[in-house]
Formats: sequence, structure tokens, C-alpha cells
Amino acid sequence: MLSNVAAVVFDGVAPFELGVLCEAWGIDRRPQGVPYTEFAVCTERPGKVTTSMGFDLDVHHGLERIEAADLVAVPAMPRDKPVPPAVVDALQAAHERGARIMSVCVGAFTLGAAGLLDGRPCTTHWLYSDELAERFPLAKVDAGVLYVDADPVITSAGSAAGLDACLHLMRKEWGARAANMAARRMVVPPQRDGGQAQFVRTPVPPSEAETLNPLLTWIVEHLDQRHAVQDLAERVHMSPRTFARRFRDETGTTPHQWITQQRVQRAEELLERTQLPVEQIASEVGFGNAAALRHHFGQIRGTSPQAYRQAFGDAQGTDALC
DNA sequence: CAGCGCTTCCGCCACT
DNA sequence: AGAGTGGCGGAAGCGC
Repeated sequence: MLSNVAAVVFDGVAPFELGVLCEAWGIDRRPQGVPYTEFAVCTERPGKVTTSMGFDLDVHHGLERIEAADLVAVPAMPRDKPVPPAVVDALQAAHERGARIMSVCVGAFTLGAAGLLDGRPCTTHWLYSDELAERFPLAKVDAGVLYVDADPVITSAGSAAGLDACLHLMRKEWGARAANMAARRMVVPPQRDGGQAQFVRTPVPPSEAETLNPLLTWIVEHLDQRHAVQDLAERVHMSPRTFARRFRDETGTTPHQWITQQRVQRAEELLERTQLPVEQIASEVGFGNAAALRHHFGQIRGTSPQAYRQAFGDAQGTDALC
């Protein structure tokens, strides 16, 4: 269930991280075929809430709004100030009744204060991961990833990684097509995988010519073919060694892993919108056989292609929007 | 699911 | 000196 989202804020909230949540959950994208979520921002005492950027919010809802939410979202808030006890109580109550809780960036500290990270794998902005581990010794902090889905508790890394976590949740609940559509409306790349490294060295490459982007889109357009690292390196006139390094710098993964992810992603789309047999989908996305597809699909998505099609497949085959 | 041959990845180092 | 490159080899991972 994912139809009602509440974002919790208190004084000093970071506007960008809150904005990420508003953008992800607060916009009606039903015309694009994305399920609707009721969304509200709430706080202990409705009214003025200060932000970290020198302007204030006027929040209309109190913490009781959380009771209706199946997802409680926590943006980045001051980690050096005590979390209001009422917020702690509300988070714990939400967790106990089975709601999902997600945090963005240092919002993880708020979850930690509510004891929600104890014994769970989690992450936060790489700058603060040591501090998080120190202050919440029972939390299993992984500093190197974009987000961690320890359902029902999802934590994400710095700022924009929150969006990746949101898209991940949409994909999980609504399927790849709805998630891709939402991503498209937000004009962000469809989805980065959670395990992707936080520390991407060249997040904004200087210019098209100095980038692997053209190669990446070429690969995606020719997914059905085999792609050896050596050939790819030649295509961009680099030695295999340099190519591998540049690839990691720009994407945060290795060529092989990246391609596998793309293949699974494409397979998802085909499972959703076509009736093609798994065998044929496997070969269209570049897996040698159906077993290979099943293997990687299971690894990355945690289900089988068949089960995925059951859950998200479009029996009518109508596909006007994508 | 095991085993085998091949590819990939990464640390190290020498060279521009 | 310092940054980027590329070859090498071993371990891990992959496809079949």
C-alpha cells in the first residue's frame, strides 16, 4: 500500500530535501498513469517552522496527520539538536502499526533517535556516516550506497539520492512503468540502483565530448548485443584500463554491472507492456538464455520475471503513454 | 547446483 | 613533483 504520505518536519529543516519529498509524492501524475498519493507536510505545532536557509514554512498539519500515512517521510533536519519527543513518539507509533518510514540524508539521525535504525542496515550522507554509526551503535551503517531498503525502513544518502529512494519505492509498489513515468515527469534519469556508489567523482561532466554518455546511450540502444569491455574501450579510443577507471568515476559502477542493470530494467518494461515469452525477452535484452535473465532478475529485483509480470503486467497491452 | 574456461576488475607500478 | 595513462597478474565473478 502506498497511497498516503506524510512528511514530518521540525525547526531547521533543509528545504531541498523536503522539496525532494514534495516533488516525489506531492504531485498528481494520474494523467500520466502514475498512482495518486495523498501528501501532506506536518509538524508538532502547526504554524511557523524555520528552515536551514533563512526562510520559514507555514505548516498546516499537526502530527496526527501521520496516523493516516502508509509512508512517513523524514527530510534532513538538524542532527545536533534533540528530536522533539512528540516526533519520536509519532514515528514509533507509525512503525508499530506497520507504516513505512523513509529518511533523506541526515534525516537518518531522526530515525536513529526513534530507535528505528537498531539492528537495521541503513545509510546517510557520506560526510556523516561515521557520526551516525557512533551515535547509534546498533545501526548497521553502510556509507557507500545511495539508499538502503530495509523495508519497512528506507534510508537514503545525500540530497538527490532521496529521489532515487523514492523512485525505488514507486517501482517496488507500482512497477517500472509508473516509476519511469514519474522520473520522466521530474526530468531525472529513470533510476539509479541503491547499491551504486555515493561518491561519483564527476557528477556533472564538463561537456558532452568528454563524457561516456554517448557511449552509454549507444549501449542502451544495442542492448541485445554482446558487449566486451575491450570493444567498448576501443569505441571511445581508450585503453581498457583507462576506460574501466573512467567508467567507475562517471557511473559509480563497473561496465558489466551497469549493463546487467540496464538489461534487467529493459526486461521489466517488456514484461509489463508485452506478452512476449520470457525466453524471447531474455534474448531481446541481451541475456544468452532465459535462465540468465531469471538469475539476474532475481538478484536485482528480488522476484522472478513471471511473478513480476503477474504483479505489474498490463493484460490489455494498452500503451499509449510510453 | 557444480564445474570449467573465459572475462572482468582492481591494485600495483612504470612511464609519460 | 604530480596527475593521468596503460600494461600486468591474480582473484573474483560470469556464462554456459
